[in-house]
Amino acid sequence: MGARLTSKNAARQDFMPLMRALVRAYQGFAAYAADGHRIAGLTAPQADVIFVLGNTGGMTFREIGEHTLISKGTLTGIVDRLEGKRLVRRVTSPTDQRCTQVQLSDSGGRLFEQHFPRQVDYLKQRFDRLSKTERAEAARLLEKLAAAFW
Amino acid sequence: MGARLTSKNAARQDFMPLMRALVRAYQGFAAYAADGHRIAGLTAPQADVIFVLGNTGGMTFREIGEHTLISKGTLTGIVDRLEGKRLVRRVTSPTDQRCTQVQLSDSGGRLFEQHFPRQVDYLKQRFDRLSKTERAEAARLLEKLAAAFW
DNA sequence: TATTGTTATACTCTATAACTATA
DNA sequence: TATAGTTATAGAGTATAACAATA
Repeated sequence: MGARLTSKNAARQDFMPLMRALVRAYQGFAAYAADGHRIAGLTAPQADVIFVLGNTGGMTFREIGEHTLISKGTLTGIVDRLEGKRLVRRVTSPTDQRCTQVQLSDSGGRLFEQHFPRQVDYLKQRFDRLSKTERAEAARLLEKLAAAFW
Repeated sequence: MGARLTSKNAARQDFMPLMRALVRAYQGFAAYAADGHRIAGLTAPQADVIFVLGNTGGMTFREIGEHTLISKGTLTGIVDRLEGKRLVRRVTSPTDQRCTQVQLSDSGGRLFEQHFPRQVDYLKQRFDRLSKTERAEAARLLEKLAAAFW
């Protein structure tokens, strides 16, 4: 009976090694990525915004929010700080005056073109510790897991 | 030449689907877990501390920091707020007066015993969308990935 | 009326470093 | 001198909700 209870509890918590591994992998990744972005003077949310704006003509707050999962109130502050660094600008949409397009400035565009490829190489070093097959399998399983939390 | 550059760039960014999947899975998990903890009035870092203290006689700040990766300055504030809610207490170590043991209070112990099993079941629902085999494989790959970021 | 973005409020966490008290 | 924890500082992000301008 003690044994049965123990084995039932073990089964109940069967997912915990995966949960712990997910947290460890993400925290390691996030800290490493943040170190890379710090060189460019960006926080992670700021880098996310610059990243989604790259190679676009600009996006509204609503669109940026959809891509980054950052809420509109928070986004106002992040864009304020990016605008303070002259990396983006706000442009009111001519067709709908309620909408504000956020666009990369010239220096924001240069940052995107120079910093992000370096960041990609920097990240690649670590992700490449997994083989191509392992990366594909991990991506597939994580997509399935992500879908479970929708 | 265009094609070669393209394929080289494609290979250079080969890890990005995995990176995106990692971020999506973690963010989904973190938001879902935070919703569960909110019912108990806990933030994620606060829940982490309660969790590591559970089933122990207490831990010093240093030990808690090692288990949670929270720095000592930050931990002071988190423990302050948990103490304000009467979930933990500080006890100076009798053998080394520099050290403070953080212990679950009675109500902290009850919260640990009542909330955490519920949280485990609540999380399990989602993680169980992956089969046992998939969970094991995902955990293995994520551990390997986590090790790459050490 | 509904939508877009801003503002206000209040809090939590973070990093960094100086500080204290003990050892 | 080294260690444990606190305090100070300054910022950044979060949630929530009320708000103004526009559609």
